[in-house]
Amino acid sequence: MQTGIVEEFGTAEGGVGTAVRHQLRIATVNVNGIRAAYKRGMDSWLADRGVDILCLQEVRAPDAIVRKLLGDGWHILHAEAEAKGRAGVAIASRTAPVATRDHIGDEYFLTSGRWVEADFEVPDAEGTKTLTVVSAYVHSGEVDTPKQEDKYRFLDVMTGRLTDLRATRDYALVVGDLNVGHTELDIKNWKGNVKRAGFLPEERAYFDRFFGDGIGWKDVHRGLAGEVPGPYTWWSWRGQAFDNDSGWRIDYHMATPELAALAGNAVVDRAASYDARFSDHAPVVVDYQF
Amino acid sequence: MQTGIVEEFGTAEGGVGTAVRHQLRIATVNVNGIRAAYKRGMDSWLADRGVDILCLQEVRAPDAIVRKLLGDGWHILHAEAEAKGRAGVAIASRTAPVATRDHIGDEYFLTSGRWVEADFEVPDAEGTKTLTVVSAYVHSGEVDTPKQEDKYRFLDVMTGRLTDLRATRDYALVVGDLNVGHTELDIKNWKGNVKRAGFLPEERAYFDRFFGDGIGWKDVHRGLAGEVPGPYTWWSWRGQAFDNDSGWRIDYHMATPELAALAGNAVVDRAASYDARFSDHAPVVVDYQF
DNA sequence: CATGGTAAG
DNA sequence: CTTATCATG
Repeated sequence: MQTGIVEEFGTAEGGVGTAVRHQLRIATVNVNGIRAAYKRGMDSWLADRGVDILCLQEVRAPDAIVRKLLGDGWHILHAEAEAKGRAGVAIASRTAPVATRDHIGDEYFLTSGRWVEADFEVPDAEGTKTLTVVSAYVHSGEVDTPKQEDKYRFLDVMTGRLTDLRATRDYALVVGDLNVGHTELDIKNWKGNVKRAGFLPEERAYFDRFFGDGIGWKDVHRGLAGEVPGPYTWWSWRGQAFDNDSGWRIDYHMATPELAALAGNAVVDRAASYDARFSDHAPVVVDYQF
Repeated sequence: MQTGIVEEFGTAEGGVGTAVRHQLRIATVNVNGIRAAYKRGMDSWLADRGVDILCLQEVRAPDAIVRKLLGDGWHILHAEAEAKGRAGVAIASRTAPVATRDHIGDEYFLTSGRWVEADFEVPDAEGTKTLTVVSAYVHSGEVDTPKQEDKYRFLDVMTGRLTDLRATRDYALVVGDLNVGHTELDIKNWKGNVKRAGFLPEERAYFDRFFGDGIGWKDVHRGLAGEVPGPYTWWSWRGQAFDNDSGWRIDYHMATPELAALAGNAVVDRAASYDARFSDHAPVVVDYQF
């Protein structure tokens, strides 16, 4: 939590008072192995960036190693996958969450290391409110394999959870590597990928529903950036994909409309200013002003 | 084959003639993965060293890759292990062998990638003779595991082959990573290793027999260096073993007495003069003058 | 083209 | 501590 920004506001009584406004800087990043990311300089990125809530995907390390690498000063919620060295999501926050949950759905995704939720108290005009933050890692998928079945199964469960969260909270945020590009603006070479996992019509239809009137979530970065290509958040390690910015926008901030209205300063940290690219994904950082 | 060295000698007829003496420089090196070794500068070592017959162990790469890395100008005999990325021995020679064999024993070691033989023609007072060169890779072993059983089984088969070679050839040479230190001179910290694979009494007894009167082979480097500690040929990657020269002499040139008599200039290329250590083993290079 | 776990050394 | 393979991304 950053030092509050003091500003004047009109009170309900019609007088003039002073209130502390709180800004939360929330970052999501698929680190593709937190050990490798730290070797490549993730620590200096994190030290510079002033993040309040850090959501990680593909942690791919035991809990003890994650705590050692992040160091003191973080409350860490970490859902490891049962399979060692695979998946794993976490939420590291500078203030303690008031409640946490570590999976969605039934037994099938119980130990998949793909979903964690943390509830935080945030200030509100009426006092305080609950902000639920989710770090999510949707399956990569692969056409005509069981991996794609698992991906749809997870997206189904996720649909249910998004519906529930939307119905029960004003402030909820689902961030992470969702492994689907929603529109043609979200993939550099979309025509070449219409038959590939990550841009299949059936996958994109889920996101139409997530962001449609029925479920009613908002794509925060798209809302702030406007209808322009990108900004991409993942580039293959192969060839010159990164240098050519031949990427995919598959890492999202999905917010309830009430929360999306508080968002600003959305940035993909494409590592130009840092020593090195520390993952094949770049962090997506957004400030929320309460 | 290096350019012959011209020297005078007395002929059988009592006259004085001129003959070309041939020197063969034979090197053995456990490369611990030829791809990794080339990344670390094995190519410049090889280009500098003037080797005529290069015997490799732990090649750990498919045949096509070995041929590409060594480049043109070599006749390559390569026994891959059935298990990909494991073991693998080779003999690369500047002149073509006249016969080759790629295993010893029965089916059990047929595809283990641990033994190759190549026959070369070398000049002799009487005309030409056959020189058999073997590149051997004995199991590392591990006490109280099936690996140690395999090691003894291989040493048994090797005993038989050494006996046969000794009986049928004047010139035979077995080089390679034999994974046993013969005497207390062959391991820096021998006292700490008497119960460890590589210096077990039962293993050392095989080498007593190999180099004893019965089978009658000669330890070429020990013969030339004398009864002094080392020179070691392998150092653990861990800690400062290499810098402290805390090593093992487990890479040998084993020659028939007739061949050992022609040996000189035995050197362990401990990489001081090269850019880097390209394996955990150093090459052992010996010149044989026919 | 990279990750980590694994077996092997 | 390093090797290569493997499944995964």
